[in-house]
Amino acid sequence: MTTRSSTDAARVIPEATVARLPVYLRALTALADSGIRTCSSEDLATAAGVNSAKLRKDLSYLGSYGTRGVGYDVDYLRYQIAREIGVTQDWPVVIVGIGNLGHALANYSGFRSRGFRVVALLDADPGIVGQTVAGVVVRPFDDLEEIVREHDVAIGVIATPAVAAQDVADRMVAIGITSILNFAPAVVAVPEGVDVRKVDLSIELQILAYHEQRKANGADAAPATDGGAA
Amino acid sequence: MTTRSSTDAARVIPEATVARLPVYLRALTALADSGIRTCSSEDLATAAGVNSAKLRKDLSYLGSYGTRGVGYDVDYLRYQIAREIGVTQDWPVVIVGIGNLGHALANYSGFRSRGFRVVALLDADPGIVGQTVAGVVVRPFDDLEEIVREHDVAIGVIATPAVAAQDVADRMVAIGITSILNFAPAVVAVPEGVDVRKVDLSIELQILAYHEQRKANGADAAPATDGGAA
DNA sequence: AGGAGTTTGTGAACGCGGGAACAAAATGGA
DNA sequence: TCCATTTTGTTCCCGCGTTCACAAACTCCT
Ligand SMILES: NC(=O)c1ccc[n+]([C@@H]2O[C@H](COP(=O)([O-])OP(=O)(O)OC[C@H]3O[C@@H](n4cnc5c(N)ncnc54)[C@H](O)[C@@H]3O)[C@@H](O)[C@H]2O)c1
Ligand SMILES: NC(=O)c1ccc[n+]([C@@H]2O[C@H](COP(=O)([O-])OP(=O)(O)OC[C@H]3O[C@@H](n4cnc5c(N)ncnc54)[C@H](O)[C@@H]3O)[C@@H](O)[C@H]2O)c1
Repeated sequence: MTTRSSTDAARVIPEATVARLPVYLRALTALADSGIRTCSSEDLATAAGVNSAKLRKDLSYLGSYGTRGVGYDVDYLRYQIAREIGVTQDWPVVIVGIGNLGHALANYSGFRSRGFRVVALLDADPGIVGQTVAGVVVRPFDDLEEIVREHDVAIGVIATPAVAAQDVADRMVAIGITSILNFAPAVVAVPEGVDVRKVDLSIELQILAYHEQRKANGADAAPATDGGAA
Repeated sequence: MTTRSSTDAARVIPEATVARLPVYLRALTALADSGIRTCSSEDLATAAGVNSAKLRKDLSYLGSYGTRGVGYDVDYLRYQIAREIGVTQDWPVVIVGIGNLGHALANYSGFRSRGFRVVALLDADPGIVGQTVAGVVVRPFDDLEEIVREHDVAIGVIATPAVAAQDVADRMVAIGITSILNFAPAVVAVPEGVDVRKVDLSIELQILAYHEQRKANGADAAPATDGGAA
Protein backbone atom coordinates (compact mmCIF):
# COMPACT_ATOMS: atom_id res chain seq x y z
CA MET A 1 0.00 0.00 0.00
CA THR A 2 2.45 2.57 1.18
CA THR A 3 5.61 3.52 -0.58
CA ARG A 4 6.98 0.07 -0.35
CA SER A 5 10.40 0.19 -1.82
CA SER A 6 11.21 -2.72 -4.04
CA THR A 7 14.90 -2.76 -3.37
CA ASP A 8 15.03 -3.01 0.39
CA ALA A 9 14.54 -6.22 2.25
CA ALA A 10 14.38 -6.38 6.01
CA ARG A 11 16.14 -3.09 6.42
CA VAL A 12 16.82 -2.90 10.11
CA ILE A 13 18.14 0.41 11.34
CA PRO A 14 20.13 0.19 14.58
CA GLU A 15 18.53 1.96 17.50
CA ALA A 16 21.56 4.18 18.01
CA THR A 17 21.25 5.34 14.43
CA VAL A 18 17.53 6.02 14.77
CA ALA A 19 18.29 8.29 17.71
CA ARG A 20 20.68 10.33 15.59
CA LEU A 21 18.55 10.70 12.49
CA PRO A 22 16.53 13.55 14.02
CA VAL A 23 19.77 15.38 14.75
CA TYR A 24 20.84 15.04 11.14
CA LEU A 25 17.44 16.22 10.04
CA ARG A 26 17.74 19.31 12.20
CA ALA A 27 21.24 20.01 10.93
CA LEU A 28 20.12 19.63 7.32
CA THR A 29 17.26 22.02 7.89
CA ALA A 30 19.69 24.56 9.33
CA LEU A 31 21.96 24.14 6.31
CA ALA A 32 19.05 24.51 3.91
CA ASP A 33 17.91 27.64 5.75
CA SER A 34 21.30 29.20 5.22
CA GLY A 35 21.09 28.52 1.52
CA ILE A 36 23.43 25.56 1.30
CA ARG A 37 22.39 23.11 -1.41
CA THR A 38 25.06 20.45 -1.08
CA CYS A 39 27.22 19.24 1.76
CA SER A 40 29.83 16.61 2.43
CA SER A 41 29.59 14.05 5.20
CA GLU A 42 32.25 16.07 6.97
CA ASP A 43 30.16 19.24 6.84
CA LEU A 44 27.04 17.55 8.05
CA ALA A 45 28.87 15.63 10.73
CA THR A 46 30.30 18.85 12.10
CA ALA A 47 26.87 20.47 12.11
CA ALA A 48 25.42 17.46 13.87
CA GLY A 49 28.25 17.12 16.33
CA VAL A 50 29.30 13.61 15.35
CA ASN A 51 32.13 11.78 13.64
CA SER A 52 31.88 11.75 9.86
CA ALA A 53 32.46 8.00 9.61
CA LYS A 54 29.57 7.42 11.95
CA LEU A 55 27.40 9.75 9.94
CA ARG A 56 28.17 7.94 6.71
CA LYS A 57 27.49 4.58 8.26
CA ASP A 58 24.24 5.83 9.70
CA LEU A 59 23.12 7.15 6.33
CA SER A 60 24.16 3.95 4.64
CA TYR A 61 21.41 2.14 6.53
CA LEU A 62 18.87 4.27 4.70
CA GLY A 63 20.34 3.74 1.27
CA SER A 64 22.86 5.39 -1.03
CA TYR A 65 21.70 8.94 -1.19
CA GLY A 66 25.05 10.62 -1.66
CA THR A 67 27.31 11.07 -4.65
CA ARG A 68 30.93 10.07 -4.33
CA GLY A 69 33.29 12.91 -4.89
CA VAL A 70 30.45 15.39 -4.37
CA GLY A 71 28.49 14.84 -1.19
CA TYR A 72 24.80 14.98 -0.39
CA ASP A 73 22.03 17.11 -1.83
CA VAL A 74 20.69 18.83 1.25
CA ASP A 75 17.02 18.89 0.31
CA TYR A 76 17.00 15.39 -1.08
CA LEU A 77 18.71 13.90 1.96
CA ARG A 78 16.47 15.85 4.26
CA TYR A 79 13.42 14.41 2.58
CA GLN A 80 14.79 10.89 2.71
CA ILE A 81 15.53 11.12 6.40
CA ALA A 82 12.15 12.69 7.13
CA ARG A 83 10.50 9.88 5.22
CA GLU A 84 12.50 7.26 7.06
CA ILE A 85 11.60 8.74 10.44
CA GLY A 86 8.03 9.13 9.35
CA VAL A 87 7.61 12.87 9.72
CA THR A 88 6.63 13.76 6.19
CA GLN A 89 3.11 14.08 7.51
CA ASP A 90 2.10 15.27 10.95
CA TRP A 91 1.47 12.88 13.81
CA PRO A 92 -1.43 13.75 16.09
CA VAL A 93 -0.40 13.99 19.74
CA VAL A 94 -2.27 14.39 23.01
CA ILE A 95 -0.78 15.99 26.11
CA VAL A 96 -2.01 14.88 29.52
CA GLY A 97 -1.35 17.06 32.57
CA ILE A 98 -1.55 20.77 31.85
CA GLY A 99 0.41 22.16 34.78
CA ASN A 100 3.63 24.12 34.59
CA LEU A 101 5.27 21.82 32.13
CA GLY A 102 2.09 21.06 30.18
CA HIS A 103 1.62 24.77 29.56
CA ALA A 104 5.13 25.09 28.19
CA LEU A 105 4.65 22.08 25.94
CA ALA A 106 1.32 23.37 24.69
CA ASN A 107 2.95 26.65 23.78
CA TYR A 108 5.90 24.99 22.10
CA SER A 109 5.99 25.89 18.45
CA GLY A 110 8.54 23.22 17.66
CA PHE A 111 5.87 20.52 17.58
CA ARG A 112 4.28 21.76 14.43
CA SER A 113 7.49 22.41 12.59
CA ARG A 114 8.89 18.98 13.34
CA GLY A 115 6.11 16.66 12.35
CA PHE A 116 3.66 16.74 15.22
CA ARG A 117 0.30 18.31 15.89
CA VAL A 118 -1.22 18.70 19.33
CA VAL A 119 -4.84 17.65 18.94
CA ALA A 120 -5.84 17.88 22.58
CA LEU A 121 -4.78 19.01 26.04
CA LEU A 122 -6.19 16.93 28.89
CA ASP A 123 -6.25 17.32 32.65
CA ALA A 124 -8.02 15.68 35.55
CA ASP A 125 -8.39 18.88 37.56
CA PRO A 126 -11.81 20.49 37.02
CA GLY A 127 -10.21 23.82 37.84
CA ILE A 128 -7.98 23.53 34.80
CA VAL A 129 -10.41 21.90 32.41
CA GLY A 130 -12.07 24.54 30.30
CA GLN A 131 -9.17 26.95 30.41
CA THR A 132 -7.71 27.96 27.09
CA VAL A 133 -4.02 27.21 26.74
CA ALA A 134 -2.19 28.13 23.57
CA GLY A 135 -5.52 28.61 21.87
CA VAL A 136 -6.76 25.17 22.79
CA VAL A 137 -9.40 24.41 25.39
CA VAL A 138 -8.27 21.93 28.04
CA ARG A 139 -10.58 18.95 28.13
CA PRO A 140 -11.31 16.46 30.89
CA PHE A 141 -9.08 13.43 31.01
CA ASP A 142 -12.07 11.17 30.50
CA ASP A 143 -12.42 12.50 26.97
CA LEU A 144 -9.19 10.72 26.10
CA GLU A 145 -10.83 7.77 24.41
CA GLU A 146 -13.10 9.90 22.28
CA ILE A 147 -10.25 12.12 21.18
CA VAL A 148 -7.92 9.25 20.41
CA ARG A 149 -10.53 7.54 18.29
CA GLU A 150 -11.52 10.69 16.49
CA HIS A 151 -8.00 11.73 15.52
CA ASP A 152 -6.43 8.29 15.39
CA VAL A 153 -3.82 9.30 17.94
CA ALA A 154 -0.89 6.95 18.44
CA ILE A 155 1.39 9.14 20.55
CA GLY A 156 0.67 10.43 24.05
CA VAL A 157 2.65 12.78 26.27
CA ILE A 158 2.50 12.47 30.05
CA ALA A 159 3.15 15.66 32.02
CA THR A 160 1.33 14.75 35.21
CA PRO A 161 2.86 14.30 38.65
CA ALA A 162 4.80 11.08 39.08
CA VAL A 163 2.13 9.35 41.13
CA ALA A 164 -0.38 9.64 38.30
CA ALA A 165 1.96 8.59 35.51
CA GLN A 166 1.32 4.85 35.63
CA ASP A 167 -2.44 5.32 35.75
CA VAL A 168 -2.39 7.68 32.82
CA ALA A 169 -0.14 5.33 30.87
CA ASP A 170 -2.47 2.42 31.57
CA ARG A 171 -5.44 4.37 30.31
CA MET A 172 -3.56 5.41 27.22
CA VAL A 173 -2.52 1.86 26.44
CA ALA A 174 -6.01 0.53 27.03
CA ILE A 175 -7.37 2.99 24.51
CA GLY A 176 -4.82 2.08 21.88
CA ILE A 177 -1.97 4.53 22.21
CA THR A 178 1.25 2.72 21.38
CA SER A 179 3.90 5.37 21.96
CA ILE A 180 4.35 7.38 25.13
CA LEU A 181 6.65 10.22 26.00
CA ASN A 182 6.89 10.47 29.77
CA PHE A 183 8.08 13.60 31.55
CA ALA A 184 7.15 12.39 35.01
CA PRO A 185 9.99 11.07 37.17
CA ALA A 186 8.55 7.59 37.41
CA VAL A 187 9.11 4.26 35.74
CA VAL A 188 6.05 3.35 33.75
CA ALA A 189 5.50 -0.26 32.80
CA VAL A 190 3.75 -1.01 29.54
CA PRO A 191 2.95 -4.17 27.61
CA GLU A 192 5.02 -5.47 24.72
CA GLY A 193 4.46 -3.48 21.58
CA VAL A 194 4.17 -0.14 23.34
CA ASP A 195 7.14 2.20 23.29
CA VAL A 196 7.96 4.51 26.16
CA ARG A 197 10.60 7.16 26.15
CA LYS A 198 11.35 9.29 29.14
CA VAL A 199 12.61 12.81 29.55
CA ASP A 200 13.90 13.36 33.03
CA LEU A 201 15.46 16.64 33.97
CA SER A 202 16.65 15.47 37.38
CA ILE A 203 18.43 12.47 35.94
CA GLU A 204 20.27 14.65 33.46
CA LEU A 205 21.31 17.06 36.18
CA GLN A 206 22.44 14.25 38.42
CA ILE A 207 24.59 12.81 35.66
CA LEU A 208 26.17 16.23 35.28
CA ALA A 209 26.62 16.44 39.03
CA TYR A 210 28.44 13.12 39.07
CA HIS A 211 30.97 14.28 36.52
CA GLU A 212 31.22 17.65 38.18
CA GLN A 213 32.09 15.98 41.44
CA ARG A 214 34.72 13.89 39.71
CA LYS A 215 36.27 16.96 38.17
CA ALA A 216 36.46 18.57 41.59
CA ASN A 217 37.87 15.45 43.22
CA GLY A 218 40.42 15.03 40.49
CA ALA A 219 42.16 18.19 41.61
CA ASP A 220 41.30 17.68 45.22
CA ALA A 221 41.70 13.96 45.63
CA ALA A 222 39.47 14.10 48.68
CA PRO A 223 36.33 12.06 48.29
CA ALA A 224 33.85 12.24 51.09
CA THR A 225 34.78 10.15 54.07
CA ASP A 226 32.93 6.94 54.01
CA GLY A 227 31.18 5.55 57.02
CA GLY A 228 33.43 2.58 56.56
CA ALA A 229 32.51 -1.01 55.94
CA ALA A 230 30.14 -0.96 58.86
CA MET B 1 38.52 -8.08 46.02
CA THR B 2 38.24 -6.88 49.56
CA THR B 3 35.96 -3.93 49.54
CA ARG B 4 38.55 -1.36 50.29
CA SER B 5 36.85 1.85 51.32
CA SER B 6 35.68 4.48 48.92
CA THR B 7 38.88 6.46 49.06
CA ASP B 8 40.33 4.12 46.47
CA ALA B 9 40.95 5.89 43.25
CA ALA B 10 40.90 4.08 39.92
CA ARG B 11 37.24 3.36 40.46
CA VAL B 12 35.83 4.03 37.04
CA ILE B 13 32.08 3.80 36.77
CA PRO B 14 30.82 3.06 33.24
CA GLU B 15 28.78 5.85 31.73
CA ALA B 16 25.79 3.58 31.23
CA THR B 17 25.83 2.81 34.92
CA VAL B 18 26.11 6.46 35.89
CA ALA B 19 22.99 7.16 33.86
CA ARG B 20 21.06 4.54 35.81
CA LEU B 21 22.18 5.49 39.31
CA PRO B 22 19.66 8.36 39.51
CA VAL B 23 16.92 5.91 38.62
CA TYR B 24 17.98 3.60 41.43
CA LEU B 25 18.10 6.56 43.76
CA ARG B 26 14.56 7.51 42.86
CA ALA B 27 13.34 3.96 43.27
CA LEU B 28 15.02 3.67 46.67
CA THR B 29 13.42 6.90 47.80
CA ALA B 30 10.04 5.56 46.76
CA LEU B 31 10.67 2.34 48.68
CA ALA B 32 11.80 4.25 51.74
CA ASP B 33 8.71 6.44 51.54
CA SER B 34 6.51 3.38 51.65
CA GLY B 35 8.26 2.20 54.78
CA ILE B 36 10.41 -0.53 53.28
CA ARG B 37 13.73 -0.89 55.10
CA THR B 38 15.37 -3.68 53.15
CA CYS B 39 15.10 -4.88 49.59
CA SER B 40 16.63 -7.48 47.32
CA SER B 41 18.25 -6.69 44.00
CA GLU B 42 15.18 -8.23 42.41
CA ASP B 43 12.85 -5.84 44.24
CA LEU B 44 14.88 -2.80 43.40
CA ALA B 45 15.41 -3.89 39.82
CA THR B 46 11.66 -4.21 39.35
CA ALA B 47 11.07 -0.78 40.86
CA ALA B 48 13.72 0.72 38.60
CA GLY B 49 12.58 -1.12 35.52
CA VAL B 50 15.81 -2.97 34.87
CA ASN B 51 17.22 -6.47 34.95
CA SER B 52 18.41 -7.58 38.40
CA ALA B 53 21.76 -8.82 37.11
CA LYS B 54 22.39 -5.44 35.60
CA LEU B 55 21.40 -3.74 38.82
CA ARG B 56 23.81 -5.85 40.85
CA LYS B 57 26.62 -5.24 38.45
CA ASP B 58 25.93 -1.52 38.51
CA LEU B 59 25.99 -1.45 42.30
CA SER B 60 29.15 -3.51 42.38
CA TYR B 61 31.00 -0.60 40.78
CA LEU B 62 30.24 1.46 43.87
CA GLY B 63 31.33 -1.17 46.35
CA SER B 64 29.80 -4.02 48.29
CA TYR B 65 26.90 -2.43 50.01
CA GLY B 66 24.61 -5.44 50.15
CA THR B 67 24.45 -8.48 52.37
CA ARG B 68 24.32 -11.89 50.72
CA GLY B 69 21.24 -13.80 51.64
CA VAL B 70 19.57 -10.60 52.83
CA GLY B 71 19.67 -7.79 50.32
CA TYR B 72 20.28 -4.08 50.65
CA ASP B 73 19.47 -1.69 53.45
CA VAL B 74 17.36 0.90 51.66
CA ASP B 75 18.55 3.98 53.53
CA TYR B 76 22.18 2.95 53.52
CA LEU B 77 22.22 2.18 49.82
CA ARG B 78 20.36 5.36 49.08
CA TYR B 79 22.96 7.35 50.90
CA GLN B 80 25.80 5.58 49.14
CA ILE B 81 24.33 6.23 45.71
CA ALA B 82 23.58 9.85 46.57
CA ARG B 83 27.15 10.26 47.72
CA GLU B 84 28.50 8.64 44.60
CA ILE B 85 26.43 10.88 42.36
CA GLY B 86 27.32 13.86 44.46
CA VAL B 87 23.89 14.98 45.57
CA THR B 88 24.33 14.78 49.32
CA GLN B 89 24.61 18.53 49.21
CA ASP B 90 22.81 20.87 46.85
CA TRP B 91 24.39 22.08 43.64
CA PRO B 92 23.72 25.70 42.72
CA VAL B 93 22.21 26.06 39.25
CA VAL B 94 21.41 29.00 37.00
CA ILE B 95 18.68 28.98 34.37
CA VAL B 96 19.07 31.14 31.29
CA GLY B 97 16.04 31.96 29.16
CA ILE B 98 12.87 32.49 31.14
CA GLY B 99 10.24 31.90 28.48
CA ASN B 100 7.63 29.20 28.43
CA LEU B 101 10.01 26.45 29.35
CA GLY B 102 12.10 28.55 31.71
CA HIS B 103 8.99 29.37 33.70
CA ALA B 104 8.13 25.71 34.07
CA LEU B 105 11.67 24.90 35.15
CA ALA B 106 11.72 27.74 37.65
CA ASN B 107 8.51 26.43 39.17
CA TYR B 108 9.71 22.84 39.25
CA SER B 109 9.90 21.62 42.82
CA GLY B 110 11.89 18.56 41.86
CA PHE B 111 15.11 20.57 41.72
CA ARG B 112 15.29 21.12 45.43
CA SER B 113 14.36 17.61 46.42
CA ARG B 114 16.91 16.04 44.13
CA GLY B 115 20.07 17.88 44.99
CA PHE B 116 19.84 21.17 43.12
CA ARG B 117 19.12 24.75 44.01
CA VAL B 118 18.20 27.44 41.51
CA VAL B 119 20.23 30.46 42.49
CA ALA B 120 19.26 32.71 39.60
CA LEU B 121 16.99 33.13 36.62
CA LEU B 122 18.46 35.10 33.74
CA ASP B 123 17.09 36.54 30.54
CA ALA B 124 18.26 38.92 27.86
CA ASP B 125 14.85 40.48 27.28
CA PRO B 126 14.41 43.73 29.28
CA GLY B 127 10.69 43.05 29.29
CA ILE B 128 11.22 39.87 31.28
CA VAL B 129 14.04 41.03 33.52
CA GLY B 130 12.64 42.25 36.81
CA GLN B 131 9.62 39.98 36.73
CA THR B 132 9.21 37.63 39.64
CA VAL B 133 9.03 33.98 38.65
CA ALA B 134 8.58 31.31 41.30
CA GLY B 135 9.49 33.85 43.92
CA VAL B 136 12.74 34.79 42.24
CA VAL B 137 13.41 38.02 40.39
CA VAL B 138 14.65 37.51 36.84
CA ARG B 139 18.00 39.19 36.35
CA PRO B 140 19.72 40.43 33.22
CA PHE B 141 21.87 37.93 31.41
CA ASP B 142 24.90 40.15 31.91
CA ASP B 143 24.75 39.43 35.63
CA LEU B 144 25.76 35.86 34.88
CA GLU B 145 29.40 36.33 35.81
CA GLU B 146 28.63 38.02 39.11
CA ILE B 147 26.14 35.34 40.08
CA VAL B 148 28.37 32.47 39.09
CA ARG B 149 31.23 33.86 41.13
CA GLU B 150 29.10 34.66 44.12
CA HIS B 151 27.48 31.24 44.36
CA ASP B 152 30.26 29.20 42.82
CA VAL B 153 27.93 27.85 40.18
CA ALA B 154 29.17 24.93 38.09
CA ILE B 155 25.97 23.92 36.33
CA GLY B 156 23.99 26.01 33.87
CA VAL B 157 20.68 25.34 32.15
CA ILE B 158 19.96 26.76 28.70
CA ALA B 159 16.29 27.37 27.87
CA THR B 160 16.71 30.03 25.23
CA PRO B 161 15.78 29.74 21.56
CA ALA B 162 18.11 27.57 19.52
CA VAL B 163 19.84 30.48 17.81
CA ALA B 164 21.03 31.85 21.15
CA ALA B 165 22.15 28.54 22.62
CA GLN B 166 25.73 28.57 21.38
CA ASP B 167 26.27 32.16 22.47
CA VAL B 168 24.89 31.48 25.92
CA ALA B 169 27.01 28.35 26.21
CA ASP B 170 30.12 30.26 25.20
CA ARG B 171 29.46 32.88 27.85
CA MET B 172 28.85 30.21 30.45
CA VAL B 173 32.07 28.42 29.61
CA ALA B 174 34.06 31.65 29.58
CA ILE B 175 32.86 32.40 33.09
CA GLY B 176 33.74 28.99 34.42
CA ILE B 177 30.64 26.86 34.18
CA THR B 178 31.69 23.31 33.37
CA SER B 179 28.37 21.49 33.06
CA ILE B 180 25.52 22.52 30.79
CA LEU B 181 22.04 21.14 30.38
CA ASN B 182 20.70 22.28 27.03
CA PHE B 183 17.00 22.33 26.21
CA ALA B 184 17.39 24.20 22.96
CA PRO B 185 17.25 22.12 19.78
CA ALA B 186 20.78 22.97 18.75
CA VAL B 187 24.17 21.32 18.93
CA VAL B 188 26.38 23.32 21.23
CA ALA B 189 30.13 22.91 20.97
CA VAL B 190 32.19 23.26 24.11
CA PRO B 191 35.86 22.83 24.94
CA GLU B 192 37.31 19.73 26.51
CA GLY B 193 36.48 19.43 30.15
CA VAL B 194 32.99 20.85 29.83
CA ASP B 195 30.05 18.46 29.85
CA VAL B 196 26.92 19.09 27.87
CA ARG B 197 23.76 17.06 28.07
CA LYS B 198 20.77 17.76 25.94
CA VAL B 199 17.07 17.31 26.46
CA ASP B 200 15.25 17.41 23.18
CA LEU B 201 11.54 16.85 23.05
CA SER B 202 11.36 16.76 19.27
CA ILE B 203 14.03 14.12 18.99
CA GLU B 204 12.24 11.89 21.45
CA LEU B 205 8.99 12.28 19.58
CA GLN B 206 10.65 11.57 16.28
CA ILE B 207 12.16 8.38 17.63
CA LEU B 208 8.70 7.34 18.73
CA ALA B 209 7.33 8.28 15.33
CA TYR B 210 9.89 6.09 13.60
CA HIS B 211 8.87 3.04 15.58
CA GLU B 212 5.22 3.93 15.22
CA GLN B 213 5.63 4.00 11.47
CA ARG B 214 7.34 0.64 11.56
CA LYS B 215 4.52 -0.85 13.58
CA ALA B 216 2.07 0.39 10.99
CA ASN B 217 4.14 -0.89 8.08
CA GLY B 218 4.89 -4.10 9.89
CA ALA B 219 1.52 -5.42 8.79
CA ASP B 220 2.89 -6.34 5.41
CA ALA B 221 6.28 -7.55 6.56
CA ALA B 222 5.63 -9.09 9.95
CA PRO B 223 5.90 -12.84 10.25
CA ALA B 224 2.40 -14.02 11.00
CA THR B 225 0.89 -13.52 14.41
CA ASP B 226 3.66 -12.51 16.73
CA GLY B 227 2.43 -8.98 16.06
CA GLY B 228 3.32 -6.78 18.95
CA ALA B 229 1.49 -8.71 21.61
CA ALA B 230 2.74 -11.54 23.73
C1' DA C 1 40.43 11.24 -23.01
C1' DG C 2 42.95 10.48 -18.99
C1' DG C 3 44.72 11.38 -14.62
C1' DA C 4 44.49 13.84 -10.22
C1' DG C 5 41.72 14.90 -6.54
C1' DT C 6 37.45 14.18 -3.66
C1' DT C 7 34.18 11.92 -1.14
C1' DT C 8 31.08 8.09 -0.39
C1' DG C 9 29.94 3.46 1.20
C1' DT C 10 31.54 -0.52 3.66
C1' DG C 11 34.49 -4.37 5.53
C1' DA C 12 36.95 -5.43 9.58
C1' DA C 13 38.81 -4.72 14.16
C1' DC C 14 37.85 -3.53 18.70
C1' DG C 15 35.88 -2.12 22.99
C1' DC C 16 31.82 -1.56 25.87
C1' DG C 17 27.64 -3.04 27.86
C1' DG C 18 24.02 -6.66 28.79
C1' DG C 19 22.65 -11.01 30.55
C1' DA C 20 23.10 -15.79 32.12
C1' DA C 21 25.15 -18.52 35.30
C1' DC C 22 27.61 -19.59 39.35
C1' DA C 23 30.57 -19.44 43.47
C1' DA C 24 30.82 -17.04 47.85
C1' DA C 25 28.75 -15.34 51.95
C1' DA C 26 25.20 -14.73 55.18
C1' DT C 27 20.94 -16.42 57.71
C1' DG C 28 18.09 -19.63 60.09
C1' DG C 29 16.57 -24.09 61.53
C1' DA C 30 17.38 -28.80 63.06
C1' DT D 1 27.43 -27.72 64.90
C1' DC D 2 26.00 -28.46 60.29
C1' DC D 3 23.12 -28.08 56.43
C1' DA D 4 19.58 -25.93 53.45
C1' DT D 5 18.20 -21.60 51.67
C1' DT D 6 18.67 -17.10 50.05
C1' DT D 7 20.87 -13.51 47.65
C1' DT D 8 24.93 -10.99 46.46
C1' DG D 9 29.16 -10.10 43.70
C1' DT D 10 31.61 -11.63 39.72
C1' DT D 11 33.02 -14.16 35.69
C1' DC D 12 32.31 -15.34 31.11
C1' DC D 13 30.32 -14.80 26.73
C1' DC D 14 27.91 -12.53 23.12
C1' DG D 15 26.11 -8.84 20.36
C1' DC D 16 25.94 -4.01 19.30
C1' DG D 17 28.03 0.21 18.14
C1' DT D 18 32.12 2.98 17.01
C1' DT D 19 36.03 3.87 14.43
C1' DC D 20 39.65 3.12 11.07
C1' DA D 21 40.96 2.49 6.65
C1' DC D 22 40.33 1.76 1.86
C1' DA D 23 38.29 0.57 -2.64
C1' DA D 24 34.80 2.37 -5.62
C1' DA D 25 32.74 6.12 -7.89
C1' DC D 26 32.31 10.67 -9.34
C1' DT D 27 34.11 15.51 -10.90
C1' DC D 28 37.20 18.57 -12.82
C1' DC D 29 41.22 20.08 -15.07
C1' DT D 30 44.59 19.59 -18.54
N1 LIG E 1 7.91 21.81 35.64
C1 LIG E 1 9.03 21.35 35.14
O1 LIG E 1 9.88 22.09 34.64
C2 LIG E 1 9.32 19.91 35.15
C3 LIG E 1 10.58 19.51 34.82
C4 LIG E 1 10.87 18.15 34.79
C5 LIG E 1 9.89 17.26 35.12
N2 LIG E 1 8.70 17.68 35.47
C6 LIG E 1 7.69 16.68 35.77
O2 LIG E 1 6.60 16.88 34.90
C7 LIG E 1 5.41 16.60 35.58
C8 LIG E 1 4.54 17.81 35.57
O3 LIG E 1 5.21 18.88 36.21
P1 LIG E 1 4.46 20.23 36.49
O4 LIG E 1 5.46 21.14 37.10
O5 LIG E 1 3.76 20.65 35.27
O6 LIG E 1 3.41 19.76 37.61
P2 LIG E 1 2.02 20.43 37.93
O7 LIG E 1 1.60 19.94 39.24
O8 LIG E 1 2.11 21.89 37.69
O9 LIG E 1 1.04 19.87 36.82
C9 LIG E 1 0.54 18.58 36.85
C10 LIG E 1 -0.82 18.58 36.18
O10 LIG E 1 -1.27 17.24 36.03
C11 LIG E 1 -2.64 17.20 36.36
N3 LIG E 1 -2.96 15.84 36.78
C12 LIG E 1 -2.73 15.25 37.98
N4 LIG E 1 -3.16 13.99 37.99
C13 LIG E 1 -3.69 13.76 36.78
C14 LIG E 1 -4.32 12.63 36.19
N5 LIG E 1 -4.43 11.49 36.83
N6 LIG E 1 -4.76 12.74 34.94
C15 LIG E 1 -4.63 13.91 34.26
N7 LIG E 1 -4.04 15.00 34.76
C16 LIG E 1 -3.59 14.92 36.01
C17 LIG E 1 -2.82 18.20 37.44
O11 LIG E 1 -4.16 18.64 37.51
C18 LIG E 1 -1.87 19.30 37.00
O12 LIG E 1 -2.53 20.23 36.17
C19 LIG E 1 5.80 16.19 37.00
O13 LIG E 1 5.87 14.80 37.06
C20 LIG E 1 7.17 16.79 37.15
O14 LIG E 1 7.93 16.04 38.04
C21 LIG E 1 8.36 18.99 35.48
N1 LIG F 1 8.33 25.23 25.47
C1 LIG F 1 8.60 23.93 25.44
O1 LIG F 1 7.85 23.09 25.91
C2 LIG F 1 9.85 23.44 24.84
C3 LIG F 1 9.99 22.10 24.64
C4 LIG F 1 11.15 21.61 24.09
C5 LIG F 1 12.15 22.47 23.77
N2 LIG F 1 12.01 23.78 23.95
C6 LIG F 1 13.10 24.66 23.62
O2 LIG F 1 13.45 25.38 24.75
C7 LIG F 1 13.82 26.68 24.38
C8 LIG F 1 12.94 27.67 25.08
O3 LIG F 1 11.61 27.45 24.70
P1 LIG F 1 10.50 28.45 25.13
O4 LIG F 1 9.22 27.91 24.64
O5 LIG F 1 10.63 28.76 26.56
O6 LIG F 1 10.88 29.75 24.26
P2 LIG F 1 10.54 31.26 24.61
O7 LIG F 1 10.74 32.03 23.36
O8 LIG F 1 9.24 31.33 25.29
O9 LIG F 1 11.63 31.69 25.68
C9 LIG F 1 12.94 31.95 25.33
C10 LIG F 1 13.50 32.97 26.31
O10 LIG F 1 14.88 33.11 26.11
C11 LIG F 1 15.21 34.49 26.16
N3 LIG F 1 16.41 34.72 25.40
C12 LIG F 1 16.56 34.82 24.06
N4 LIG F 1 17.84 35.02 23.73
C13 LIG F 1 18.53 35.06 24.88
C14 LIG F 1 19.89 35.24 25.18
N5 LIG F 1 20.80 35.39 24.22
N6 LIG F 1 20.26 35.23 26.47
C15 LIG F 1 19.36 35.05 27.43
N7 LIG F 1 18.05 34.87 27.21
C16 LIG F 1 17.65 34.87 25.94
C17 LIG F 1 14.02 35.19 25.60
O11 LIG F 1 13.95 36.52 26.07
C18 LIG F 1 12.88 34.33 26.12
O12 LIG F 1 12.43 34.80 27.37
C19 LIG F 1 13.70 26.76 22.89
O13 LIG F 1 14.96 26.50 22.32
C20 LIG F 1 12.76 25.67 22.57
O14 LIG F 1 12.99 25.14 21.28
C21 LIG F 1 10.87 24.30 24.50
